[in-house]
Amino acid sequence: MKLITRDTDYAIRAISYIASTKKKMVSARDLVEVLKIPRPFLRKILQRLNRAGLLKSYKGQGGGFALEVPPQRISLMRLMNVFQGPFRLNECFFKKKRCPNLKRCRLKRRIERIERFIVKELKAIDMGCLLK
Amino acid sequence: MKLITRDTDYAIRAISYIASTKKKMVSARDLVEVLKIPRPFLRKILQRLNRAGLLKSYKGQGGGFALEVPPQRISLMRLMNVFQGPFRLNECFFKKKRCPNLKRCRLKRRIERIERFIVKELKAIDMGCLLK
DNA sequence: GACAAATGATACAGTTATGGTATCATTTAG
DNA sequence: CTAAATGATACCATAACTGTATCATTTGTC
Repeated sequence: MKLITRDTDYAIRAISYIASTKKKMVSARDLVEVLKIPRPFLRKILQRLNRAGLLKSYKGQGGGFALEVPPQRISLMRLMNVFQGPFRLNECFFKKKRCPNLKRCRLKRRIERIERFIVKELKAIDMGCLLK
Repeated sequence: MKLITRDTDYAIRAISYIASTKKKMVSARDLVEVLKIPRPFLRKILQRLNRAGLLKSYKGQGGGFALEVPPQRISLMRLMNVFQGPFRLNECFFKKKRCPNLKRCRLKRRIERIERFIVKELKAIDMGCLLK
């Protein structure tokens, strides 16, 4: 089981690099060099980050990407939402209108407790604190 | 993201039923009736539970399955290990010999913290406590 | 012993998510 | 005008999940 998928992982690396560099903007080409990530895949990720409002893109020669939001305001939870959708541990079996039996509700409560902890932790991790 | 896959879920239901019934043993046929689970899939699950030493099987007419271990000693963690393998949140990107950069180690530590919490919780949930 | 009812073993198949590729259009600096 | 960048989109390969199907083996009952 993976908490973080590869695209989220790559996004973390890309944002970390963009946040830490002195350059005004960074092109996909630069990022491929530095991060050793397959180029077309990285491009797709950057585009998603742009659409999500976390990066700002500049087209044309000399273009690239820059942060649209300070790294402190980009939590891991937020990134995961972009690439992995809303976080729910128990969506498949427990979200039905009624539990098939009572025991499972007990289970549901305990899983919700785990979920709350994870979400709290993920919100507390931001791209700023990963840089230090 | 799913914490619990469907076969683990079905296993929970099956064990709960077997633990709560008065019968000495329960056949796959009975369980299909009660739990409304596809028969061949359930059979496969029961066989795995047997191989894992959690159920004991009896072949031949009148045969079926009984608990091999008291329900209090079957934790959710243990069931998940049977059907979903060892639990590791960070296996893909962090288990490499060296982190590609230091920031990620920071991330790794925080994810390990989450993982420890989850494992502790999953071990604390057992089939006995779900029955009450 | 024959038969029916049960499990054991195993191979196959459909669906979805993940992790990419490939292509073409559009924008822009020089 | 051209080269270098992003935007949009369609496609593809693999693995995991969720089953299905089949045949062999065991065992209680007649």
